[in-house]
Amino acid sequence: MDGSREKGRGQRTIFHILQAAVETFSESGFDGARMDAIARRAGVNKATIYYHIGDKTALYTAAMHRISGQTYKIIAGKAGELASPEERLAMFVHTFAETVDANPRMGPMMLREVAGGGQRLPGAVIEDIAGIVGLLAQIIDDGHKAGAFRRVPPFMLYMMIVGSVLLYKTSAPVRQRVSEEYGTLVDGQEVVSGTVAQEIARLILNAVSIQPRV
Amino acid sequence: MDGSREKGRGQRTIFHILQAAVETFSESGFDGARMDAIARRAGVNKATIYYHIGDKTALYTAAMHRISGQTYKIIAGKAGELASPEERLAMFVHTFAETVDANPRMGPMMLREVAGGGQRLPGAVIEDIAGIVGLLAQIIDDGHKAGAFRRVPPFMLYMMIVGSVLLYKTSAPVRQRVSEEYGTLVDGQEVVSGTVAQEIARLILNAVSIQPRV
Amino acid sequence: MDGSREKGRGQRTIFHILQAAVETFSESGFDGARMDAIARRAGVNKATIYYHIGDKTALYTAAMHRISGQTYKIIAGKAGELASPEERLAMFVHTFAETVDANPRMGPMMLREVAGGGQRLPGAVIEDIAGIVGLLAQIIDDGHKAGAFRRVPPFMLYMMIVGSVLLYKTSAPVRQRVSEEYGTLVDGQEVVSGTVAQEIARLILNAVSIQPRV
Amino acid sequence: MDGSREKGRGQRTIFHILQAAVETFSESGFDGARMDAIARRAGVNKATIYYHIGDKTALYTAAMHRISGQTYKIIAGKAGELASPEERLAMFVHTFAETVDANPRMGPMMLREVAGGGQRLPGAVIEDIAGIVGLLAQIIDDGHKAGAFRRVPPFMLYMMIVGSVLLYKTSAPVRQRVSEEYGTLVDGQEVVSGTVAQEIARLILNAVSIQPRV
DNA sequence: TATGAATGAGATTTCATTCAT
DNA sequence: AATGAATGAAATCTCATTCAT
Repeated sequence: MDGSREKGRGQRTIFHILQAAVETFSESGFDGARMDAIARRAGVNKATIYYHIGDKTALYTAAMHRISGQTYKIIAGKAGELASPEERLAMFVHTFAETVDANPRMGPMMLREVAGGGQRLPGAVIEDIAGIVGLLAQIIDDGHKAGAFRRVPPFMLYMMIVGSVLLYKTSAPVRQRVSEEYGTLVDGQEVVSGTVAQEIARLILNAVSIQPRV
Repeated sequence: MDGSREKGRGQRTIFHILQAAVETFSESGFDGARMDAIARRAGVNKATIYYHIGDKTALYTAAMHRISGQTYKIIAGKAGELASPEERLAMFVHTFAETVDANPRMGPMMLREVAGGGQRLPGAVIEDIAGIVGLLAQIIDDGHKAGAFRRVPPFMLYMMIVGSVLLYKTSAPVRQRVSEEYGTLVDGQEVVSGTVAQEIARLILNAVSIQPRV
Repeated sequence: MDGSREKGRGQRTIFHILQAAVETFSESGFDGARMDAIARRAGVNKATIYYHIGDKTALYTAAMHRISGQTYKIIAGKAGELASPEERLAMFVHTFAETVDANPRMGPMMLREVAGGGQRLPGAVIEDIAGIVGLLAQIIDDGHKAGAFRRVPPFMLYMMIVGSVLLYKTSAPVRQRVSEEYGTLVDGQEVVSGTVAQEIARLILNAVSIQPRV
Repeated sequence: MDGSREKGRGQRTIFHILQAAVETFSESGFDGARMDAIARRAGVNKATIYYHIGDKTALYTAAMHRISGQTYKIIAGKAGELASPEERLAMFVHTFAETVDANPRMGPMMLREVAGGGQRLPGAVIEDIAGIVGLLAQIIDDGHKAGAFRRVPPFMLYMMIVGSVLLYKTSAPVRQRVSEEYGTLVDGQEVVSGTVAQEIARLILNAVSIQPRV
């Protein structure tokens, strides 16, 4: 009727749907997620999802891309700011950890994708990942040329960083259950939330450096 | 009458079912796995699964436990053999990597569990994991007392090892797709399968050591 | 836009489903009834039942309540019309018999519920029954105060009425089979349908009265 | 092995099976009963039922007949003992009530059969019922000739008796739930267990008699 | 006489998707 | 742009029955 104020109604609906999709897929995986649940979470009718976005696969693709795209943009944005490879590597870990912090849905989605052999990874997401690994490869390469870093396969290092960060962040509930069984032995000096990134960055730097800073 | 040949008919059936379950859950996750597919793979009627084991959840539990139990036994079996903490830590990584090699189903199952917050992890599996982390904690502790290792939260180190190994092994298909996009830059010196464990062990030792051996 | 003709599409569907459910549960009992059969009878897809009503138990509850509610309303509607307790008691029996006539599904459903100890009786149905027994108790009480009726436990009387009516109406097929074995002896003067209610009302009045009218 | 002491092993097994069948069918009806449950209750393997008795229908037939046969024998046994029709009618009600007391499984089974139109009633059971109704018809007939009873359709009277007794005995749980809703009004003078038969006998005699004894 | 194991057929329930409005 | 209603296909689970021993 009026229309003028309804200008971006569709856009807002799509936004809500994608948000709900990211949350639901992250919690339950592709097969575990129910279109019903996503619709309810988004506050729209199920048919609306099909109207705006398409079937379940299309929705999944859109949700994944939203996340990987955000991550790539953030990391790439901070990449060029610093000079020394050491600083850039540490920054890489920190930024990645912050991204995961800001987007807690990312971890589970990525882990599931890896577990599934990436069958469902859409091309756009692959490009984002390739971009991120490329940044890391550049850092390592520069560090090697400067005599600071050993030659380390960048993808392996990426997996080490991603694995450490994602698993540590995501595994909080598991860790809690394990602690209940083994008590202090396991987590004698519980890592304080917030310094996790520092701890991991230190380990990674140590792992890679020729003359570690201890 | 004699029965000797029929001694373990049921046992053998159960074995086949669990095997099929491990494979299928590993490939498709809990929600993606179909009881039908598991039954076909095991060469039994669907109802036979329910007769011997129970519903889907019970089957999942049994399958998970079979894997985590095997892993724990293998790692614990090799734990006490060596003296120096460095050697024991390297051995830990190697053994873990070998286990993953021998049991390619383990990675995906664990990653999915972590992604799901371990909701479905049965207590028995938690115990196995706690056992493994306990072994690692002991190694770190000994190393620290001997002045060789820094104090590192054992669970974080465990996640770093597991993340590196699992992700690297599991992500082969993803890596391949990434390589196709970005070429040599990403994986200039492709890690030869088999030395992956060595590479990771070196990185981990470096990361942890006060005086790294380079 | 107009919607007037579609106003009650869902309502009409629900009506058909409940109708089919009443018939099927009445014929076959809860366990004997098939959701498939109910759906076919209602002319809808099985999933539509789940969409509108819920699972088998919910459907059973809804079907039971529809019947007990109707019965209560009819009997309560006629309760206050007459003055003398005798007339009211006779009317009670007649009305009940008419209800059973009009609703031939009621008998079997109630008998099965009683046979099952009422395990599945939903609270709403219990309330309807309690309402009916309450009306009867009032009649007996009034009759007793007027010196016309003996003190009779109302629930027992209710069971006598219900038992007579339901069993007699419902047992037609059994009776037929019995007659074929024993011939005229058993049902020498076969009760003409339609006067059954009168006959039962007379018996009940006789049973309760201090000065029976013969 | 020995065999001599094992003489009646099969008989005892059959006995247990039938017992379990009667209980289970009575509680759950034909469709609700599970062969599994019956076997467990009887303490035998499911296949043993098939070996000794046959399929579910055969088992049901055997269980029903066991009950109806017992009832007929008891009632017939006491039928000829007394002279006056009034005494014989009262005795009929008492004996029937006692039988139901002694065999609490009978009520539900009969009610369900009636509800189901007797589809599953085996011929042998029909004969037992016909025999019982025949006895009652004889009593009424004698009473009528003696000027004591009105002419009452015997099958209707049978239904009244059966209905009253069965429903009242069987409906205990339902009654309890109703009482909880309506309190004292409904069951102000709760019929003391044990005098139920007396109360019903009195009502029935009253109903049938020309000169009731009050 | 009795049983553990196995199964085919079928029951209930779920879910992604479409249709009419 | 959005939805309530409906559904086909398929998934999980059950159960009476049989077979080999």
